[in-house]
Amino acid sequence: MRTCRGLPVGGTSRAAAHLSSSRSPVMMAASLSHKTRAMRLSQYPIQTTKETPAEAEIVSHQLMLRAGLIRRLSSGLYSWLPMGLRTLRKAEAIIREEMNRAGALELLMPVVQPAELWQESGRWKEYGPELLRLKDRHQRDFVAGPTHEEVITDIARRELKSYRQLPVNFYQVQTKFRDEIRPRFGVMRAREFIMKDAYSFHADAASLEQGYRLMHEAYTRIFTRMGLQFRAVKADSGPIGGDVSQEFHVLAASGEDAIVFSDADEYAANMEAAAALPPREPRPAPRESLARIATPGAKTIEALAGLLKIEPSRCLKTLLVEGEGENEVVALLVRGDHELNATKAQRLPGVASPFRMADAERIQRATGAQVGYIGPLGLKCRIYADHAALAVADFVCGANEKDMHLTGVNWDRDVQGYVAADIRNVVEGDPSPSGKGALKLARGIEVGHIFQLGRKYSEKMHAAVLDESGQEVTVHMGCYGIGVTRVVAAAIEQNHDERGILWPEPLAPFKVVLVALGQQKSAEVRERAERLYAELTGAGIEVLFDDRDARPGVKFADAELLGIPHRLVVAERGLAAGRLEYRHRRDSESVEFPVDEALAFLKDRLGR
RNA sequence: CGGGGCAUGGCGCAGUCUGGUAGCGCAUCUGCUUUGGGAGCAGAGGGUCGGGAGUUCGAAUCUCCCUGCCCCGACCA
Repeated sequence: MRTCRGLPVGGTSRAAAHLSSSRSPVMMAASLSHKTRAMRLSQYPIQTTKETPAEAEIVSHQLMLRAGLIRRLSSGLYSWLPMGLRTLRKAEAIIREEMNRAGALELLMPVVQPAELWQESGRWKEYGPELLRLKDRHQRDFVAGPTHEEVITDIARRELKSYRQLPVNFYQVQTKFRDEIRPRFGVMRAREFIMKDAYSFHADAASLEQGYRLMHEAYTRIFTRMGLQFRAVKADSGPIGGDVSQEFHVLAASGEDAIVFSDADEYAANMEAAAALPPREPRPAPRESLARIATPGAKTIEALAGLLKIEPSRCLKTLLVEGEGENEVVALLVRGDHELNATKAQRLPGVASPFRMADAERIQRATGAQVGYIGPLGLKCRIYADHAALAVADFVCGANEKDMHLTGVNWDRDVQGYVAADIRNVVEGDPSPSGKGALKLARGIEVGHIFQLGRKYSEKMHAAVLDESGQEVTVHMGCYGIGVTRVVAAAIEQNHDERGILWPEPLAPFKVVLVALGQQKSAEVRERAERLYAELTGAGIEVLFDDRDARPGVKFADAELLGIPHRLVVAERGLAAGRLEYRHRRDSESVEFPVDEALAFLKDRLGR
């Protein structure tokens, strides 16, 4: 008996058998809880709220708090209450099934990792304050893992010796910690979160590509099964050339990321990676002559265009960024109505990495002017001009003197020594880089990212196997992440109405909510509801039984807030006519059907 | 990191300017009534007013320090 807490299997099942003879609903619920198939709301201690907590900004965060799925412990740290955890587990289960189906092997790595591994990979220095560093009692350095490339590569170099063991894909579902500058939106951008991360190892690049494609397919199945509208988009490949990377975005207006896609084919990319094609039409011939004009106070394109009564697209913005050398700057020119794309700019020769705008002092030194009046004429630094900017004739730009601009400026005639480059964000309507159709913009929530890492970590950490000829070859790696906690929030962001959550059925904490109305008064309602609860539960259906002594309005409102897909109502009114009432969460009308057909009726509707 | 704001019962807030010993709604508990869309009445419990120091006869309120949280910004020319 003294070990009863350590006997989860034998202990509980015997207890359950004993308890099942009891009539106590508490004990019933307890005996069922380890199967998590059913739950009585009268035994569920968490409450929903009518009022929206002040801290929540976006819909998913508000609804998750109101429905009692999560509670905030501290900035960026959340507890998952039972109802929320059920959904989280649903998401995990789907991910596990599809990862396993794709041949990946689950393992589990520590959250806390020794600093040595991170020093070895170089990321101890590269990673900024986002990396939470810890010391143990011996003053040894550790990190709270924001990701697990180092640990998995360490495992790989110890366990993998032969090409015959490849390819292999290890994955885990594990808590990560990233000390975000600004956690927000609840679990959408939390500091601690759950991620499924997978890492594949290959003998050569061709095998890596194949493994990558396999993961692409698995991710597509995962998000499809979750009932989400999503898109895989090309992502920025970063400073490591040749590597391939794609992000999976759940489409939602509140998404933090801009994604673009062609309206005519499969092309899709995030804003950083979307290429802007050079305009087809050649630049018109110069018609105006160069002139200096006074433009007092016109420090912005908007003000300048307004003052001169011209389109912003006739003005060119000159942006100064820090160069690689000491005190060097680089000038970047984009059309007045376009935005600079920092990711693209950072890749240009001569531009400092990480990318930084030049400060006022450097600008003064390089141009003799201040922000708002900078132009390319007479600059003694590298000049990059965006393709679209190069297509403008007779443009307006800063004169490198306060309150002065130049008009009638023309490339080659007035400005030389520039290099053409793609350095702007695409805009809606730009031609697709795929050559087909025009680009459209949308907002997305990044829930997955797949990446062909190549040999970045395996080289530094010496993960190698022997090939057929006995030669040592450095392994190729891929890595593949899914933000599990974020997926749950994203699902709500995409599926809700003014009354609450509209769970896609595969993620719903329960499939069916059984609402008993007036059971305190009516023995018939009470008995019928109990029988239905037992019948549906026995048939393996996940049922949330609202057996509370509450008014109908309260029960309906909670059922809708919680977003349970199927609602069954047992009430005196219907029973008198031998009928039950059914409504799907997405329907606006209820339908009635004979009492005895409940199971068949529901089975027909489940999973539709 | 810079700027702004907030901190009063579980949640949402008022009270702070003008100092006098804490209040409203929701939630919770009890009783009665009510029961198809977040009930009504009557009663009850619950707050070191974020923490510390100070000013004062007296501080939620004024002053200073600290802490926590929220929002905005960090691609602007």
